[in-house]
Amino acid sequence: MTHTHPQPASTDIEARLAHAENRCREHGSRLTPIRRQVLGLLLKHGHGVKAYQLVDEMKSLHASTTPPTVYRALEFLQAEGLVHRLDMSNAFVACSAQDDAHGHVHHGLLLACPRCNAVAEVPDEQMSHALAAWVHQAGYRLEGESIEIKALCPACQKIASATA
Amino acid sequence: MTHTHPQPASTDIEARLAHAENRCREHGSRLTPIRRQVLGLLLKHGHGVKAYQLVDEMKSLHASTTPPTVYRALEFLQAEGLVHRLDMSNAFVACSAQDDAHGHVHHGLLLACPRCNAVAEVPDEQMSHALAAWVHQAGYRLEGESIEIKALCPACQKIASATA
DNA sequence: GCAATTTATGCAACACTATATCATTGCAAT
DNA sequence: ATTGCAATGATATAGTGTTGCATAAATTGC
Repeated sequence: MTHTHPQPASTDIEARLAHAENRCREHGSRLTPIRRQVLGLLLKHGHGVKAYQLVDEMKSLHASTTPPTVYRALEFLQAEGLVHRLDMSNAFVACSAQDDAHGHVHHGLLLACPRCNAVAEVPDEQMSHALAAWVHQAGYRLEGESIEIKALCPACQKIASATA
Repeated sequence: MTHTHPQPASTDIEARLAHAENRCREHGSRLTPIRRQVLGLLLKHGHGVKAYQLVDEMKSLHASTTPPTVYRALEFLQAEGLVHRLDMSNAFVACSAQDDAHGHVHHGLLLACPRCNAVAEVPDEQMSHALAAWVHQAGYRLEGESIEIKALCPACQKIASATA
């Protein structure tokens, strides 16, 4: 058997989908079947997945799926703060931290593994604030809801050192 | 006239190209004409530039330029630590900090503006080390030579607030 | 209800980003 | 000269993301 990463139980997924649906309603938007299915796939995977893989998987659930179908759903889910885009690998991942539905942006820190696309969303107000202050100090102004840090996850470190 | 960003004087560019050439020689590699021209274009722009724009510009200097020509040069320049790839915008930028030719990796912090592709490479051992320690603490291991932080540069902040 | 409006989806074509593959050239070291 | 190697030339193709417009579904206002 090939190495796998943990996947959430399907009951958890259902709970989180329901939570997402409520959240959208509160925002005056709709978690339509397509959007829900895309989010469901991302939750099932539990790590970063490429758009065209989602297209393929969606075709099973929804025969008429084409790239725009998926990209539009992803755009919506990102706007709702339910999904992150991983710039380093052109992948998408479901937000792990179910954000408190406040309007203000968080600038959380994302540890993203370039090898397996695992993503750890580590909540650390201390570090986040320090970094935000540092950016501001430099005359820049943080943009986007999170900062993506490229780093090998524990599992991939083991594999890398075994291979080396 | 449209808004512009500062460009380094061509004398500076020549000096930095010469510096880059020495550095390559020390590493046992060669800064060939093509590689030198690509680096020169990046230095001239002074901010992130897309690969296909470089292809177009290179065609003027070197008629037989095709995408692989440029991507190979960029790959080399990245390996030499002379160029960064900006994941957030699929762009490439010349390293501003002429790195001390040590072997060890730096994990510097890059402030990259998503609007104009300006990049500030802010050297701050304090912050870099704090972040590196934090990543290690989380069980991850930094990968890549820098951390890319998406943030509006001062100029684009003004434009954004004027537009708003 | 029902029309009007907005929002979401279907579908085709296209644009942009990057890599694979194989042939060729130039130069250096047997 | 021949082999070995690094770099380049050239073509094709893979991978990623968008635009535009037509249709359908949901929401709003009456």
